[in-house]
Amino acid sequence: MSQEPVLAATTLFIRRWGEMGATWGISRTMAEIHALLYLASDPLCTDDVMEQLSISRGSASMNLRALGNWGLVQRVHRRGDRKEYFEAEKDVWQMFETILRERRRREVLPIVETIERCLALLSDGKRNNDGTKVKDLNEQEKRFRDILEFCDILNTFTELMSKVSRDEAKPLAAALQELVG
Amino acid sequence: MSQEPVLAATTLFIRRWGEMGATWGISRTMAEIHALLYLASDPLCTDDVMEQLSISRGSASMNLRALGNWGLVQRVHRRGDRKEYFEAEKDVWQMFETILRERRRREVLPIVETIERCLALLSDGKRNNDGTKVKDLNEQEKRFRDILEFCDILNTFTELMSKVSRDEAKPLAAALQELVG
DNA sequence: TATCATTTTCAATAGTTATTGAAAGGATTG
DNA sequence: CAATCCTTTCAATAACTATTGAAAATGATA
Repeated sequence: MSQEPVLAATTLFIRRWGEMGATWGISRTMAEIHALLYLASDPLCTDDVMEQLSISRGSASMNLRALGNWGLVQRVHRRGDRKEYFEAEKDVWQMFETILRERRRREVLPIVETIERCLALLSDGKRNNDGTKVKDLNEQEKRFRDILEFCDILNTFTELMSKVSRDEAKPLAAALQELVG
Repeated sequence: MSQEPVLAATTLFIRRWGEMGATWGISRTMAEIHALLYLASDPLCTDDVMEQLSISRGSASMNLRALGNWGLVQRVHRRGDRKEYFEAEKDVWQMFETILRERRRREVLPIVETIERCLALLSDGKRNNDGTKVKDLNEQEKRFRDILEFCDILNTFTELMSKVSRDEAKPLAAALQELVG
């Protein structure tokens, strides 16, 4: 270990990143592969991944593909080599922007769409209403609109993140903290 | 349905919120209970929850407790009633702050701690190094520090969110969008 | 203290998701 | 075009997570 601190640190980080991935919607193995590629100095091939994480070929293949779909890992071809190599996005700011954007698409937009349908239902209900339940309708409408409003703010922040590069982000964060803290 | 738009909308929202919860680390049932309580005009008791979501007593009990641990649901006692009632946080801004804070505690802090251990390993490695691998050590150190830096910015934003109330947030978001967009 | 209402626990089970490994599919080479 | 090298697929299975329901614990009431 003391001869191989890079290896020791790599192992430690991969394990923890995998555990954390599991608490997101990402499977442990997928997160481990991501960590491995993030730390690797050079692109790795499927066999490297299989060997270093002790996983099957099938699992490596499927998880590498999923990471590609997330936009977190890219395929790399090497001249004179049939193998495909894989390389992770190394810019952390870019990486988190990708994750945020993807999660918004998968997790926020469906909610927004559903709430809009709910609001339409309530609005129908108001139109042909006997009059006894207007208060209920309005109360519930407010609860839906509150979530919608929050989703809007989330979107603004995601946009903001896309537009601010990492170098700008640190001073911006500091400035904001100053402003409100 | 057309007589009960509130019910129809409730059902729709609960289902979707549950599905989304599943893509977070939250179980579908836990998210459904949360949605049910969020939309309810008054606190509900365990039997209400069981009945409305068709789940067992055990499941209701355990998930209500978990929601309590998250700080998203509170127990309410009613005078002259032995039953316990449950009420969800209704302020969406507060609700998301709670979620964000809890997720940071569970998902960001362990990473920070691990990276600090990794950096310590690398620093040991540098001290008694033969000299051949300094470049590797430095490269990897940068990758760890990049993540750490991002975690810091995340923390700043969480803090920011705590300090900004919902009413302030909308104009702030608008201002930021103006500024950068 | 006994009784009754309610909540919690937990072992068994059901349900879900991840992984494997072998076979099929593609692509490149000689 | 056959051989080789590599990737993908997918049915079987392993691993994990959630749910149930009945029994135990809690705690209020009389």
